[in-house]
Amino acid sequence: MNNTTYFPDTFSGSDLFAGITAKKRNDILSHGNHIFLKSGEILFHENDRALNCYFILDGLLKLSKFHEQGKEATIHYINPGELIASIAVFKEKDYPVTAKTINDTKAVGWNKKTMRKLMLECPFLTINMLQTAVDRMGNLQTRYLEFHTEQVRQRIARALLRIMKQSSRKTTEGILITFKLSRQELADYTGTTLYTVSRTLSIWGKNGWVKSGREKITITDPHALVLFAEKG
Amino acid sequence: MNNTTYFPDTFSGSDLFAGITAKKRNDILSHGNHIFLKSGEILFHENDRALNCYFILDGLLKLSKFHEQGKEATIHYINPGELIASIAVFKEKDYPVTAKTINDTKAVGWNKKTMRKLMLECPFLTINMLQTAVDRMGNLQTRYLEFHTEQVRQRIARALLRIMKQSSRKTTEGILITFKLSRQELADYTGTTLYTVSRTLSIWGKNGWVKSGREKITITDPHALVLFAEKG
DNA sequence: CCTATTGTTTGCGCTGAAGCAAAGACATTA
DNA sequence: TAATGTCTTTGCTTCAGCGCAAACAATAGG
Repeated sequence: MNNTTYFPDTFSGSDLFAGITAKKRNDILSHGNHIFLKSGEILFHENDRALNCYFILDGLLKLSKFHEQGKEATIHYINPGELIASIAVFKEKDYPVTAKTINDTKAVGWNKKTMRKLMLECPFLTINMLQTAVDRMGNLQTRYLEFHTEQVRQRIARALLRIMKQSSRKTTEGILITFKLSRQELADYTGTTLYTVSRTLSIWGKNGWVKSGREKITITDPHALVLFAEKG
Repeated sequence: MNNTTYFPDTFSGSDLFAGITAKKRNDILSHGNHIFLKSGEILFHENDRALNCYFILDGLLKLSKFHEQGKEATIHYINPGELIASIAVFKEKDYPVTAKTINDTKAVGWNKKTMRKLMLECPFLTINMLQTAVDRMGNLQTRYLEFHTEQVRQRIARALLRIMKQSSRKTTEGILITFKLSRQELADYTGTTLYTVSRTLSIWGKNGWVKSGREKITITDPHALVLFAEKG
């Protein structure tokens, strides 16, 4: 396994194994349990006792929080190469979010005791975990500000661009988002409703900015979208 | 200095010096620079290169982000006993927020090199920094969800209760928030406008839930507020 | 004590976005 | 290929909250 296997383009931009030798890295990985999940399965539930943290080897998952009335807010999409649920290394904590796979996913999980032992043996591991947390916090802070300030359509534009950066592929038509993304999912990510997302994509379709079908979005004019995201 | 000096009731509930001997703690503190700021001063600006992280000994400060149009979103209020800007230990990063004092404040600052050295010497320091980051992330995630889901008044109720937990004092009238908190500040914290905050407090005043004056809020019926925060 | 400054209240009108409903498009399975 | 279920679109209605404006209140400074 080379490094690119672990680490494609991600939000956090941080590398769990930075500054750690290949030998030590393999040692760390060998102390965990390998897990395979089908698309749509739950890795852990919000409010369950946090027993394990996980490193994503392959696939894609979504971290989200639910409100009583059932409304969902997507906190992050997680790519291969990222660690999640580092909260599990602390005492008596619950997962603050639910982790659900969007694609078939391979991961490595460590329990609290093992992970703490590894962290004490390997200071860089802890430092890298801190970096991931700090980076992800920065991302959420930015989106939090946008939520305070910007209109729905602007936030949808930003969301599309972020998701594009994370998981997309060039096609003849434009830039295709490489996972199933429904209007509802996009609404949960941007804090709006599926109706508003639908109307927005409809208009942007007419503008030639995007081309969207059932659970599928292609960005045909990224530049226009960037402009709109920044100026409203 | 005993521990209570560092650590009154805070959001994060985490202790930077947990598991660290008093001797080592003093050693860590002695490697930093002591700083004194008057109320209203800026400790660091958003987007400036992050050179130092800080531990707050005394006072109160506000972390916030600004939008181009000048709109401000308050990310966190920070109490004594908390570490901020741990991002400074990483390479080539900028502060993601602005830190402004709300009261006269004493802090200890460490530069990148010093802090990294201390972190490598003392694994628990890094672990505790991670805990702070994780806890603060949880707080922001919760508020992010609330923002997606709840109405303005409900969010204002939650904000008041959170701030009450953090910085308040019992008086004959009720629970007084112990720092200057204007309608505008509360609006920045909850993502609304000073008009809406004013109207809301006005109604709650008539209900007998709060009693508010210029930059001063007393919660006279916390129970009613909790009920409202949870049910809307 | 007066004045300037800064913060607060409240009436009024406007609008962005929610939410329902109903029809249409697409995908999956038998 | 028909049937079923899921996702999407769009018209219509409603309203929470914004933002202006103007009056009012409290504080600080001379």
